[in-house]
Amino acid sequence: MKNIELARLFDQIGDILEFRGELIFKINAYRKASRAIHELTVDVADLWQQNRLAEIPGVGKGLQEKIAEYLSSGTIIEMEALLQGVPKDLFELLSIQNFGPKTAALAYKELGVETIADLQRVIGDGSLAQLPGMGAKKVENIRKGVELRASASDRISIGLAIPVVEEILEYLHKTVGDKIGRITPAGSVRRGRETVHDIDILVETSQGAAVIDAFVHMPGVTQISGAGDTKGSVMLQDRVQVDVRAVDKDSFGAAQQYFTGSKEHNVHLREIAKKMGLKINEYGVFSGEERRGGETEEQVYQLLGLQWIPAELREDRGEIEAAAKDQLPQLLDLKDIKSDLHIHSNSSDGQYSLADMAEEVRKMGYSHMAFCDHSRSARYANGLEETRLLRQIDDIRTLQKKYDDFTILAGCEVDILPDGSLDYPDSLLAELDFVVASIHSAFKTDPTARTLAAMQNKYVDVIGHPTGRLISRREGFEIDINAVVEMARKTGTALEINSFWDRLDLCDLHARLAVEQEVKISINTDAHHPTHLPMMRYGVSTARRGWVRKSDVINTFSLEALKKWQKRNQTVSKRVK
DNA sequence: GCCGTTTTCGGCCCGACTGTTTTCAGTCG
Repeated sequence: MKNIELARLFDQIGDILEFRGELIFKINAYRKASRAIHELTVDVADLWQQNRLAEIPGVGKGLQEKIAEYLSSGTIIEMEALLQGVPKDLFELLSIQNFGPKTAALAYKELGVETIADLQRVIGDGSLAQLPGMGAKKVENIRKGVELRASASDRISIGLAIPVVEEILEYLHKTVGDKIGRITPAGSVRRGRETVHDIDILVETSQGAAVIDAFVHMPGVTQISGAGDTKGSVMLQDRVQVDVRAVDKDSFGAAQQYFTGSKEHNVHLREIAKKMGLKINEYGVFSGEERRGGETEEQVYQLLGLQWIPAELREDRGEIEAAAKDQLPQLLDLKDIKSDLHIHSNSSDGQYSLADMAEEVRKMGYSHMAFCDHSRSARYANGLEETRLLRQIDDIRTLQKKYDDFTILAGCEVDILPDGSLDYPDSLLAELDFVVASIHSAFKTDPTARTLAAMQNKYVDVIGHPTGRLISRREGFEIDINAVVEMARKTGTALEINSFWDRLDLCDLHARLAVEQEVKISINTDAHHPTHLPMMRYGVSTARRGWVRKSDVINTFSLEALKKWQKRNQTVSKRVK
């Protein structure tokens, strides 16, 4: 798929045009198209061949031609010309905080700054500060930007951010709890994105200065970059930037809406407001000078003629159009989850025994669960040989006798082998209550065909972490997600959203693709330790971002409904010949 | 460069903050 390459190329063209001082609207057109292409779940080359490029939002005649040129020749001639007369490392330079396109152009023209090393030189020798419009403080901020780029990673995972958020909320309640009303995370944390750039927290208070003062002095703060009456900005543990904003009661809803974003969602909302003769900002909704509302988010959306939109949907992916028609989906909620169907014990590579882990899962309030330890070929994970698996089934049956309000399914996470066969024979799979099939090896060996083959086995209920990606470490394997979804639909196999924060696999867009094709989703933690069990929330927020409803998710089923749903128990087999 | 329930031309979101300036440009979210 050339989608990512093409999206990056359009982003780069945007950067070059911005550096050259082109009209911002033209630049935004490239960036908007870049984002749309990045989010496509189909191959842009297929769209091109089917003459359907115009269906991509924000892609008009001009960009269609550029896409076609790139796909047919591997390059865009105009890009080569554009690159003449810009710094060698333009894209790296523009990624530096406080060093924008105007400053970059000035430094390039006057001082020949082409690389980050050049920039460090002109900061050091004082020549940058001599340029018109520059001064000591600006240069110092740029210097900090260069430093930051070298140290901090760009985004951190939601699974690392959420504990930090909770710590901050707890601290604020403890220290200034008497001064604050509503308090909520905003930004990408609230939207449940898989990674976040910084953490935004909104506090309702009439004593902003005191709240901000308490915040910037919280333990763990390694740098204070701003502390006023309405906003405090710090670096925590040299790792993540946190902004706290203090807001009046009357504008809390407007601020919550504004700071939750996304940027694209907000831009779209304000376009609508403008057409209605209204104006929205972080203080409220206005008709001329008259303030029409802003105390709650519901008000803000209502004044624009829209249903309130759940934060996870706010990416300008059609949610505003749906809200206008009262057609938003009834999203899955964490409290709808009745089971966790992919749990490991110390029989394979988990850390708790069957009995102890089952007890911990039961404490989550679920009605049932499935142990799915690794199969025999997963040597690195102490995968179970057939005899050990049979013994484990017996152990689970015995353990079940302890409970009459909680059911423990005997399952496995069976490896999909390089040749596409499963790691256990059907006769053994038939002994199990539940089967997750996953790829753990030979990622480059035709993962699509192997996954399609696995789904055609009637004992396979779920495909585990279907793309194999690890957010912080590796791209998923090259898998044709459309083909996988299609076969899942045909065979009645569920696709997993693995809730482990470094996986979140399927991702939000793939999950949406699946439920649009009426494919069922299974959301599981893949827990190897009790502390992993609460990660269910990340899987649920990923599902919500994918427009997934309660009825789409087999973990919301009662045990009876789950059994009825399983392929093996269906009178009319959906199995593909 | 895109796009149309005022438009095929003329729009294209809004504000805070900072630092450099004496009224504003650049950057950011």
